[in-house]
Amino acid sequence: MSETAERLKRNNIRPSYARIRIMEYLMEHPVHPTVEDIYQNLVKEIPTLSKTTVYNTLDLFVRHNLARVVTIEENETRYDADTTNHGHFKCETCGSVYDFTINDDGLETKGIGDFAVTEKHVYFKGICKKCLYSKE
Amino acid sequence: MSETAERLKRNNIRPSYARIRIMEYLMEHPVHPTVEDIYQNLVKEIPTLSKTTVYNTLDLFVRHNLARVVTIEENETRYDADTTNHGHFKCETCGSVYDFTINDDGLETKGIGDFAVTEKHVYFKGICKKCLYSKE
DNA sequence: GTACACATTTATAATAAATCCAAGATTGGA
DNA sequence: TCCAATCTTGGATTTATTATAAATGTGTAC
Repeated sequence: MSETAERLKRNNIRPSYARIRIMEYLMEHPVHPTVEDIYQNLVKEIPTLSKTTVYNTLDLFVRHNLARVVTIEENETRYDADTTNHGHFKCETCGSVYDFTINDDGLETKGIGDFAVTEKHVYFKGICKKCLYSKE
Repeated sequence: MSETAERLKRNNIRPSYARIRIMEYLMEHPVHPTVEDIYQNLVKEIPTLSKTTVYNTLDLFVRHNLARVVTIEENETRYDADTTNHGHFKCETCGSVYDFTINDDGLETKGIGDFAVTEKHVYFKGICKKCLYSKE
């Protein structure tokens, strides 16, 4: 059994072929793909794949903490197999989304003192190095 | 001329009635309303208002830095007239979105050293005080 | 191995947000 | 007042997501 299959099993997810391939796709393409991206690429090798399955499977992964939703002011939901706490940077010129590591120990927050925080999301926008140097 | 109208003018936006009322609504309702919220409430007093106008106007405000898009893993875009740097906390129990002040001086970021950052967004999810104490 | 119960996947249709577009209304300046 | 530019409108489209019900696949007891 593949490593991915084992991993799904350990997380109480039956390792169907679609689920294995979707998880592998997520891990092999850490560019925060959309449902459409995943569907278009996997349907080539799984012609019967339906988009609903991609939606269901990604929701399942998120519920089991094997993936995260990445939202950066876009109407299309993106997914990320990296569930550790990290930030995202979106280049407004080329559209790429980069990961960056964050250490939020020093982040002061006032106003939500007694709130129970379960998820922290940080995203920046701007222009990436590549686009900065290739400007005109 | 109203204060809001002056403000729009200063930002090179022609202060039409729709624009003034949308900006006022945003400022009077700092709960990060959606386009639907704004439209449903303003159409009562401006019966001819169209949703497209709300979309156009909000886009205009964002481009002129008079409003910001707030995205917290929802399919509906929310808007905020507060353009200063602050965080958002979404309670997963009651759905409310709270503002909180952040001081990101202490936020370490590795991996985007030479990137030009124009916007920083921080949002947390969890359970707010009110819901925590009213639990069962 | 077969049969059965249950889980998964599929296709289609429904819903809802956002965008497009062309026509009509409004505005500011000559 | 008139004109040109800008703004607004309403309806039609596009696109993402969800719901539903039928079909298919899978694991287990026999």
